Amino acid sequence: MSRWEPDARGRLEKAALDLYSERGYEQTTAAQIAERAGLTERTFFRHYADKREVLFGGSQALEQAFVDTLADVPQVAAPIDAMATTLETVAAFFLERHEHSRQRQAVIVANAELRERELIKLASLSAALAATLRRRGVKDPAATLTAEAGITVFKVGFERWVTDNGDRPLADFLRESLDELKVVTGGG
Amino acid sequence: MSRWEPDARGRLEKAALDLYSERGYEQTTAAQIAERAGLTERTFFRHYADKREVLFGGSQALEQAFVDTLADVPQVAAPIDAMATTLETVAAFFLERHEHSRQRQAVIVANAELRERELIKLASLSAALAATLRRRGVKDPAATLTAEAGITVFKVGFERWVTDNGDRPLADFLRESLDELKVVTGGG
DNA sequence: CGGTTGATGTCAGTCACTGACATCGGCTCG
DNA sequence: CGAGCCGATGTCAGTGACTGACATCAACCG
Repeated sequence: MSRWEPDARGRLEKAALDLYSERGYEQTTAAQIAERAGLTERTFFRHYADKREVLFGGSQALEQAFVDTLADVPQVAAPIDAMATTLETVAAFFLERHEHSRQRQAVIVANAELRERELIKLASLSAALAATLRRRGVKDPAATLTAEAGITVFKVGFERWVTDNGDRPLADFLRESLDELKVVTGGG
Repeated sequence: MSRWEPDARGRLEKAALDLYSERGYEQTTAAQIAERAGLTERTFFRHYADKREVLFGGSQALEQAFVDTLADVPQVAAPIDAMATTLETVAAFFLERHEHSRQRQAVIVANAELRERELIKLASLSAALAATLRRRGVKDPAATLTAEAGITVFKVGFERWVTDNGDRPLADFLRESLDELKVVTGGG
């Protein structure tokens, strides 16, 4: 048996989400999160760079999933179609997570600092996708714009999925959003 | 003659931009900015909600310019064309500001917190544009997606303009970015 | 068995930010 | 003209996010 309870990060993330939900992000101190997780404030900040980051523990894995998926799409696909396939595939990531996503998103939209953090995570994701597209031979600004378009579709589709009742899968909303984006841009 | 030097906000914004450029955002304290502006730290925080906001004093005016312009575009235009016109018009806002924009953007891209703040300003802008489109009768998700597409074009075009030598106007870069976005989305 | 390691605790310190209260030149009103 | 209000600023004390330095100690390794 180890010296400490296992999965300190998991406990911190759960404690943080619960406290942020219960009393709000601003009204929660790092010390309170740590205490509920059975740790100290100092240890909290060893696991997470700041109070916001504890809600984004999975974003690195999500980015990796996006990049790996996009890198594996056959080269024959046009960039936007590769993005579409990527979105479709990564949507599976959220199949069993509607309730958790809803709770987490409610916390995030309620606080400006958390929204900022979410936006920069999406920007990081976009940059990673653009880099992957460039590795696939797509030139700029097409690579950047395709990646940004993909993230826009993800953002809009995700928001609609998370506010829905959870009956329809995320992939549906992403497909609809991409189709609608194609309509509004009118094509060239 | 008034009791204090006029234009406290202007002095704070200049002092902040200069200090952030000279020694970096993190290495600059609010007290130092205030001191260089001939004020106290407390007064700094009366003018700006936090250390980041001092770099975004003009964002409210920019958002207003975007919204007013978009609202005035003739109804006959398709949403994406109304956005194109809006971008073209608002670009004039930056005609004499290339050097200032360059310095400011250099500071922002060098720091994650400042990038976060910039992203949420753009998100706010996008939301305002979407609301304006809805007022023009555009339904969702078309309104949201058109606004997001417009902001993406602005972001990409602006970044290319700001890293350019300043010979070509922003409007050129925005036009090119929008055209390219139409190409990559392929239209529907 | 002794040394190393890694996750944690303890403690002191800096700085962003806030609330409460004081100051004082300019302006309004009588 | 004088009293009093007003608005921008100053002063001061306090909270909480975050950091660096150092201590602890069970597990692990040779």
